[in-house]
Amino acid sequence: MHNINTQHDHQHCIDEALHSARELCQQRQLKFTKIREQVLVTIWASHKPVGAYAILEELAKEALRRPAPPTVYRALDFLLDNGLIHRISSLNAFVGCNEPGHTHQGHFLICRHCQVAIELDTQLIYPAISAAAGQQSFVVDTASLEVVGSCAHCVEARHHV
Amino acid sequence: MHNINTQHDHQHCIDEALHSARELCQQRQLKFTKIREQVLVTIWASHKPVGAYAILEELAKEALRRPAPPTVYRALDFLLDNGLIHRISSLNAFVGCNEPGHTHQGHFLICRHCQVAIELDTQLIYPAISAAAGQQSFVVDTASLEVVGSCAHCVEARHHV
DNA sequence: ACGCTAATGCAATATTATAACATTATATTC
DNA sequence: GAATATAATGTTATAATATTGCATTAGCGT
Repeated sequence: MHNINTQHDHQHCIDEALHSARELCQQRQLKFTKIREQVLVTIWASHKPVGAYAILEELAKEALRRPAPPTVYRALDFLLDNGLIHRISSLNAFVGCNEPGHTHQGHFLICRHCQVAIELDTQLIYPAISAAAGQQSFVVDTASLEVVGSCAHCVEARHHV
Repeated sequence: MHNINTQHDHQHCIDEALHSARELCQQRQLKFTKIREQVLVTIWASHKPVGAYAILEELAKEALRRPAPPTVYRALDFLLDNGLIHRISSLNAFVGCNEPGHTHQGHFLICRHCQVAIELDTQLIYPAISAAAGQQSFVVDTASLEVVGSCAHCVEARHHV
């Protein structure tokens, strides 16, 4: 995975996310409507989790009439249901999914300084989760991990303060 | 760890939680006030995460005048700060901590059927988290894991439906 | 065009959480 | 014990997040 904090071609992230979304919707015979696209693009504007009402503000800029909250929440539900975004519940915010379609798993490192959320490869943590659940005969549906701390970039920057 | 779903002496859980809390507060020269105790007891009434407003309802029963939300939230903040409870952010709810004082880590298996939250020994998962964070040179402050699924008890029960 | 379904619009409201300031209780010092 | 400082709680209002219920519109197959 590339390091989000260093320079990267973010337009590429956005393009890829849009492409994946369109492809996934076509495969599943779902409609990638304008609102859903706008919401996804807004979320992918950065690697920082975005709140529903912040998304609403963005939609308001582009629409003639200001949309109501359900408009945003319905689009978010659609994107969540199809594994195109993740909800970071400790922040009440949403962030793009790196591997769309693989719903119900989201493991993130969240920087408390720059707010960037780095998605981890599920395989790094899931075996441990699965083993721990297995010990309790617990059947896992979804597992979300939210690690808060300082990303490499911000740690480095703070050394030079 | 005992299995919460089977019969267990829950009064023992409550007593132990209260005892630990008093001890910890004494050690740290903190005040374990009546409100804080009431909130902790309400949370420990079960192993199910409880919402702030549900706690408020409980306090209302015992008080002459109905307390306002900040009363509850301040007590919750105190208990969180001192590692006596955990916040389950995916549920906006609070649950007792098995090992008070070790703040900032909460790894839970949450049953979608009976709502019981089983706290995992941090050592089961933390090494994997630490390794994954290390790969990204990310410095971890807190790590919360919320696994949703079916506990052994409910899986068993459902086989007999 | 007709009827069906999914998507969106819209108004109201529910739920969760905090800000700001007043008051009371507790502890400490003199 | 009175004076003072600090922490805790009371109180009012409001912010922030999310949902319900119903009306309307858009797209699709016939």
